[in-house]
Amino acid sequence: MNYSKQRETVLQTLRENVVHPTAEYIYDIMRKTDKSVSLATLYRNLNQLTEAGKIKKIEGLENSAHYDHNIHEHYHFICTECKRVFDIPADVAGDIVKNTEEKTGFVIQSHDVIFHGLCNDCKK
Amino acid sequence: MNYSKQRETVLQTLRENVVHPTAEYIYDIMRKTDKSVSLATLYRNLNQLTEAGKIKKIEGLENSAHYDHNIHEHYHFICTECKRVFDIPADVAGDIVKNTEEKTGFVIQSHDVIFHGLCNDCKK
DNA sequence: GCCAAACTTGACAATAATTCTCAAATATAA
DNA sequence: TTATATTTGAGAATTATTGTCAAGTTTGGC
Repeated sequence: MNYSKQRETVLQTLRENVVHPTAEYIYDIMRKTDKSVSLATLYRNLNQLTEAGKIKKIEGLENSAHYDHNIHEHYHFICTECKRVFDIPADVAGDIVKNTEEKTGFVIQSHDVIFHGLCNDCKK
Repeated sequence: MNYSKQRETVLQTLRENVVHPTAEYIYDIMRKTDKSVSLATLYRNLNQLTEAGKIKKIEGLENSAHYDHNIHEHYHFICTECKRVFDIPADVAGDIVKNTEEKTGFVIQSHDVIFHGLCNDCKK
């Protein structure tokens, strides 16, 4: 993977935005400083960075994928009211991988947990 | 929700197919007995049945959604090799909901767990 | 520094999954 | 058995994402 200014910007945009943005959101931000960046370039870079394990793609939320600069094991919570995405520490799930491997015999390469519900701001 | 023959067929097709089919798969089966059923009707009914809690939509697998007639709490495992979707009992995750609610204060309405890895046939 | 090979880009066409629109058909309740 | 509400089929429309390709950029060896 060669260096590219655009890819650097994608990664930095993700790191600077605590939210878990969609491609569209990142695109809007990138266009502010680079009027000519292309959507294809963005998607290409998001895929490459995901492939390289530098970022994580979060699927299963609404229609479009979200991206996460935090690649440590953790889960996600999406508020059904305000649609914000929150991080959930992985230890809430106990020995989920070990338990599942023992019960099934399958080899687990990765797993994702997504919660839906009301965040503290919206539950009132 | 009024009665409709097509919706009945959607539900029955899902129940008779132990796999976790996509809309496309269900569509192919329905076309065998009803040459004139429309894709829009299928998607409408899948959404209505999901809304009504009679089936469950599984997102986050490949590009298209899968549907599940089993609405009891359970998780899914997708084999990265053969792409089949397996059911995983919910007890592998311990008190995941209680733990998460206690740790965050959020109200959890639902949660999904998706594993990726190799099934017993493919791990050899 | 200069060059060739490999990689990346922007523009935009193409695709895939799903949703929308609307007139015609069907179901329901009185 | 009729009026009202719901559902359908057909196909156009939409949305997110990927593919194509010529032009621009990066890199490692000289």
